[in-house]
Formats: sequence, C-alpha cells, structure tokens
Amino acid sequence: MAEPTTREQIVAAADRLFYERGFEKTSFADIAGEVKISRGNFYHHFKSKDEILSAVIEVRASKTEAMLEKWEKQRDTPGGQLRCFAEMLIRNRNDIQAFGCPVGALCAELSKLDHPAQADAGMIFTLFRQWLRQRFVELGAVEDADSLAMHLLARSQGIASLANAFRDEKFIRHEVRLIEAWLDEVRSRGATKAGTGE
Amino acid sequence: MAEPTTREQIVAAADRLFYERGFEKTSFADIAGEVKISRGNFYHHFKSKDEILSAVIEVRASKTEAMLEKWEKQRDTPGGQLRCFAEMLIRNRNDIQAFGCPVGALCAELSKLDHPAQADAGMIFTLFRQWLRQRFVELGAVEDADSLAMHLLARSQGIASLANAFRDEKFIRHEVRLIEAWLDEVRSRGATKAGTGE
DNA sequence: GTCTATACTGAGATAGAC
DNA sequence: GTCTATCTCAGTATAGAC
Repeated sequence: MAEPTTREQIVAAADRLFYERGFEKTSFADIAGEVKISRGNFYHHFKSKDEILSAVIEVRASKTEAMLEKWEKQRDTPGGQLRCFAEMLIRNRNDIQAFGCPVGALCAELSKLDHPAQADAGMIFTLFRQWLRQRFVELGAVEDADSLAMHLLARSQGIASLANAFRDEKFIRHEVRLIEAWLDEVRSRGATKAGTGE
Repeated sequence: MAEPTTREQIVAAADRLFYERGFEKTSFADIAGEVKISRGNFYHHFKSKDEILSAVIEVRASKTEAMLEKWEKQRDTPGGQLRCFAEMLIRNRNDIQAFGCPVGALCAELSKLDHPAQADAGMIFTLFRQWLRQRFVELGAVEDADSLAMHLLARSQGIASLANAFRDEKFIRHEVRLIEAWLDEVRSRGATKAGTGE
C-alpha cells in the first residue's frame, strides 16, 4: 500500500470536495481535475455520482470508527474520552469555520435532495451517538445516556453552525469549555437523572 | 394591500422553495411554475437569481424583526420573551424536521458557494443574536449577555440539525425543556457570571 | 485485459432576444 | 409570452496505452 490506487484517490478527492463545496456543487470534472485523470476515465471506477457518494460515506464511516477507537485507547476514563469528542471542535476549528461540520452538512444536503443515501449518511451520526451513549453509561448516567449523547451531539452541531456563520474561533473555544464544565457536572452527579431536566 | 403583487408572489414562492429545496436546487422554472407566470415576465421583476435571493433575504429579515417585536409585546419579562424563542423550535417542529432551520441552512449553503450574499444572510443570525443579548442584559447577565445569546443560538441550531437528521420530535421537546431549565438557572443567578463556565 | 483518454449525446439550467 | 442561444453537467461509446 505504498501509493494510493486511482480509486482511492478519486474517493479522497471527492470526500474533500463534497465537504468544501457540497455534494451537488461538485461535478465529475472537479473531481477529475483534482485527481488529474480524464473525466471519462473514472466511469471505469464509478458508474454514477451516487456510487462515488456511497464510497465517500463508507470511507467516512470507517474513519469515524477508527477515530472513536483511538479516543478509547488515548484516554482511560469515559470522562476523558468524552473530552476527546469535545476537543475535536478545537482541533478542526479552521475547517469548521470555513465549511461547517462534514457530517451535519452532508446530512442536511441529502435531506433537502431527498437523496436515497441520506440514511447512510445519518449512520455516521448514529456511530457518534452510540459511542457517546456508551461513555455516558460508563459515567454512571445509565438511564439518561442516550439523551445526554444526543444533547452533546446537538451542542457540537450548533457550535459548528454558528462558528461557520460568524467565523469565530473564540466562540468555539468558549463553548468547548462550557461542554467540559457540563461533562464534569454530569460526572459528579453520577447515576442520578440530574442534568437532563427531568 | 388586498392582494399581493406579482413581485411579492415571486419572493414568497422563492422563499419557500429556497427553504424546502435549497437555493441552488431551485430554478427559475420552479419559481415561475409556482407563481404561474411566464419566465419572460420574470425578467421584468428580477434580472438574475441573485436578485431574487437578495429580495428573499430582505423579506426574511423583515419578518424576523416583526417576530421579535411581537415576542416583546406578547410577554412582559425577558425570561418569558426568551421562552418565545425556545418555543419557536416546537412551533416549527414539522418544518424543522423536514428541512432544518431556514437561517442556518441558507447561511451554510451560501458559505459553501462562497456567495456574495452570505454576509446578508448572516445578518439574520445577528438580528437574533442582538435581540437575545438584550434579553439577557435585562435578565441581569450584563457582561455575559453576548456569550449567552450565542450559546442559546447555538443550542437551537444544534437541535434543528439533529431533529432534521433523526426526524425526532421528542428530541426537540426534550431539548426545549432543557433550554427552559437553563434559562431559569441563568435568571436565578442574575448578574453573576455563573452559567457560562467562566 | 486493465486502465485511461477523447468525443459525443441529451437533459436542464440561466440568460436574453423578439 | 414564446422561442432560442449557450453553458454545464451526467452519462456513454469507443478506441488507444501499458
């Protein structure tokens, strides 16, 4: 696996372009131009644009799973692992300010297009949701775990949305601090239902 | 002002279609079809798609200002007025699940297109931001008011994003309850800096 | 035979002439 | 208000290069 195959290059280029410009706005010519192959050529690799989209979603899902596993290895407490998630917003702050969240943006676009792949794109959200839920279970919030996971996911989406609209890095850092304080609060409350308002 | 002018009809149709399908995905023919006028007649009112976009953004800004004023009249406490904002998510739950937040979606799309009107679209966020900030000032959180406004705006964006991805009405209702509990907390803390993590 | 490149078709869009 | 020019794009057919 010294150098990537043409197929891998196409998927990588499409992945980035779909993020930067959006799925609809990215043409075959754009991708071909990036990979430096002729436009007709990659009909050998992909029969349609939807096939490229499927491949991109698959790759994103794999990368997401790998990232979640890495976080589990990097920190040995559920609280620390949840912080990895929150800090992702800071690590990716430049891309987020320029292009928003890749998962949220793709889901929103496919939803408006009523595209058949919207369920597949939504699965990436579900990967995060289930992983977060498991961390909250380990943190002791067994009954609320799913609500807490959705809450944290929503907070991160909101931050990405406004950071993109206002191009405000300070806002990202401030909100991540708020999330970390909230996580401390959830942890300290342990298995009680507090923190979810119920 | 018994019946709307052709121009107003065009803008109203474009407004809805931009929300439901997105700006790029909406063609002149789509709008003309809705208004039932010929495409030629169209050019009498708008020379380009960007002109329609400007008109739509202007109308949305006006409607937003009117809505904010209405909330100020409906409730006589800043806490009650802030609840109007949060409850907007429940009032518009069906549209939000189907199409997301109109403000956030347009800003995100124009950002990806690097469209000249993205600053104008962002102004609608700013309208909300400034209005929310003023409510928090009146609530006693003078120094934090802008951070609190951004925080609330972000929460609402995140809720819209996930409600759209998961088509989950219960989630919306639960998160709005969390916001209301958070607002009570902010109010009870009054002018202190608590609640923002600083 | 796998990969790549060129040329072409048809659909649908903006834009504008008449 | 019809009709047309032009452009971009997805998709195809087919032939050449390694």
